[in-house]
Amino acid sequence: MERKRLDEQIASKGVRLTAQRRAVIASLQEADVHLDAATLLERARQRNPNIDRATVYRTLELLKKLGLIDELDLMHLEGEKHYFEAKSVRGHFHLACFTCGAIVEYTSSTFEQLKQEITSEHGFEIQVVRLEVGGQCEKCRRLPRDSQLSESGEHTPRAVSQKA
Amino acid sequence: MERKRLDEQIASKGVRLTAQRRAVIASLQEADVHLDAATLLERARQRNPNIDRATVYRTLELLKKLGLIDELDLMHLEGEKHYFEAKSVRGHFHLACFTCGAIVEYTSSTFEQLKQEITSEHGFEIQVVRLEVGGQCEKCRRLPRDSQLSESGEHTPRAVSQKA
DNA sequence: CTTCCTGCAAACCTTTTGCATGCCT
DNA sequence: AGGCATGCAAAAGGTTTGCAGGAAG
Repeated sequence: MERKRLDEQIASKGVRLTAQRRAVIASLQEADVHLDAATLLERARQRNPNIDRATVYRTLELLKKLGLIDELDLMHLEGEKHYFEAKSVRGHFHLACFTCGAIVEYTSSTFEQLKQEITSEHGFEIQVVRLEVGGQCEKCRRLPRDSQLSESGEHTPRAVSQKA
Repeated sequence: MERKRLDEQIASKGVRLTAQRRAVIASLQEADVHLDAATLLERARQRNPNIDRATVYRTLELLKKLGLIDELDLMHLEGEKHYFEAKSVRGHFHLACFTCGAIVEYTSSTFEQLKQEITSEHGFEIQVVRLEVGGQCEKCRRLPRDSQLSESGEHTPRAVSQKA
């Protein structure tokens, strides 16, 4: 999923950043997956070891205020923490598999159409959309129960019970 | 939005309930708006004064496990708490106005179509869908900034800043 | 000189859990 | 007896805030 360059976007708004915030933002930008605040802190510290939790949260707050990132729950698959990603050029949403923990990104013109409808038929000005789907992915549906879990380390099926 | 009768659904599953749980469930069922756990506790206590927080959470957990309620974030308009509602017969989602705090329920055949697509094109078995839209409602868009806030007590615009 | 940023620690809020007790079958 | 439900209090987990010191304009 192609995402917007955060640093450029910020620069174009005339906002100046400190070294710490740049480290946080760069870590977020280059992440291949959706990061939660704790992981983001960890990665930012690889660039700038004395960054504090608070700075991460304050930077995320700034990015939210500028409308440059999305905040996700990912169906609370692993608790109440939030995940962040740079806004993508095209809208997309996430399918979360309760069995294997996989998160799949999904784009659909029907989704775009739905947003269109909300705007035009309801007069609602959309600023943020969060669509998250939980269930069982194709792979897990076809396989005997639990055979997914040990196959790959990239997914962490923390909670099989649905939280929403 | 027409919602399923929780007590009937539960009975039909052969689950027996205690008086406390019935009080919680009845309070949830009759609520006109989406309740968070604290408010639900408050209302349940009007029926049965010595109900504890833990009982409310444990009852909600049961209802989730039975697939009878939906858990919402409502765009974190008022913090991290969750809101609950009996599942409705037809799928619906919520438009949250960051300005006046109004929550509008929305149904759309395009939404149904989108779910259809996810299932058929992606082989994903949907168990839970959460679609939440944040922005500015028609009324607020037309009015000068902030003139909504004092007009009505039914909406509580705790956070104008978007959290997602 | 003023403003904003920072780390640190403490506070906050919602949700979860351990435990001893009690109810119901 | 056995199993589940309950209240209470404490813990957990993520996020926010007060504060004093610093850097930058």
